[in-house]
Amino acid sequence: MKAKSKNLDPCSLPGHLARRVQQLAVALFAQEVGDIGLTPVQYSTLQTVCNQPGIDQKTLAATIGYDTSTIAGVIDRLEARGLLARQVSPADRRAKLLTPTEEGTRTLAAVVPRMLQAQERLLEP
Amino acid sequence: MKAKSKNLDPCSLPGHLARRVQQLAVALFAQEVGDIGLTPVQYSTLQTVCNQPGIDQKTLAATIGYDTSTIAGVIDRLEARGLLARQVSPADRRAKLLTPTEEGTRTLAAVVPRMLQAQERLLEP
DNA sequence: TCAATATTATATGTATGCTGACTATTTGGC
DNA sequence: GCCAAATAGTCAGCATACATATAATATTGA
Repeated sequence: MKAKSKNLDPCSLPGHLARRVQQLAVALFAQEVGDIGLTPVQYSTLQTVCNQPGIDQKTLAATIGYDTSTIAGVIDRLEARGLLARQVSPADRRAKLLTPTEEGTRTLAAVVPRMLQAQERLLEP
Repeated sequence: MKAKSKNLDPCSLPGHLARRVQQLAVALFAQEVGDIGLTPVQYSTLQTVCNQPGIDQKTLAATIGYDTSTIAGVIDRLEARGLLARQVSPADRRAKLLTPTEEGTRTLAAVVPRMLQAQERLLEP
């Protein structure tokens, strides 16, 4: 009887399939964008900061669907590479406002066409 | 002009959507199965070892779609909890064969209905 | 046979991702 | 104005994930 083992095979379950799709998406992104050295999350972060300069970390995290704790590390690395800048908000000294640097804007412009290419390839099959 | 910013909005791109689906799947799994303390990857691993006792780590990793380096840590934790056992293969002393313990089999049986519940909830919307 | 090559698992380093605790700051009620 | 509650960011801890390097063992070819 094959039916039982089919039900319990992780590979046939939606949760597992979701993970594999995500895995493929990350791999394609890395293939297209990897040599610039931006990960998918770093791209989403940089793109959002460029779209909304002066956004705070909490709003940014909510926008792209991460928690603030994860985004803090992402921003650390982008800031260390000089792609964006943190600045304490004058209105609320707890909050930090994010703005892209020139280098950040240039990098994003270079990444966009490759990212779109990765998205196309993801949808091909 | 809204069109340009829409194209570049991470939230509308398939790669981002794939990540959000995966994020939801993990969260639902944690809700249903979390109190037993098994993660999705640990479940896939335990299920596969129970289905194919004596499987080696390389084959296991390939079966569920991880690299051997990641799976090593997962097995470390399952072994530490006494849910499965590692054993050097007599045929190839490089390889380690995996077998579930009784506790592992019991735990898997307890998790399966909850896991199926999580899968149902993922497909609801 | 024995040296070159390949393979299995592990170790290391980087980057996510989440939960929960903690600090600094702001705000609301009094 | 003052204090309790809420909020923004950080930090610590755990668990993925992957690339690369390494060690132990197997296999192959001369």
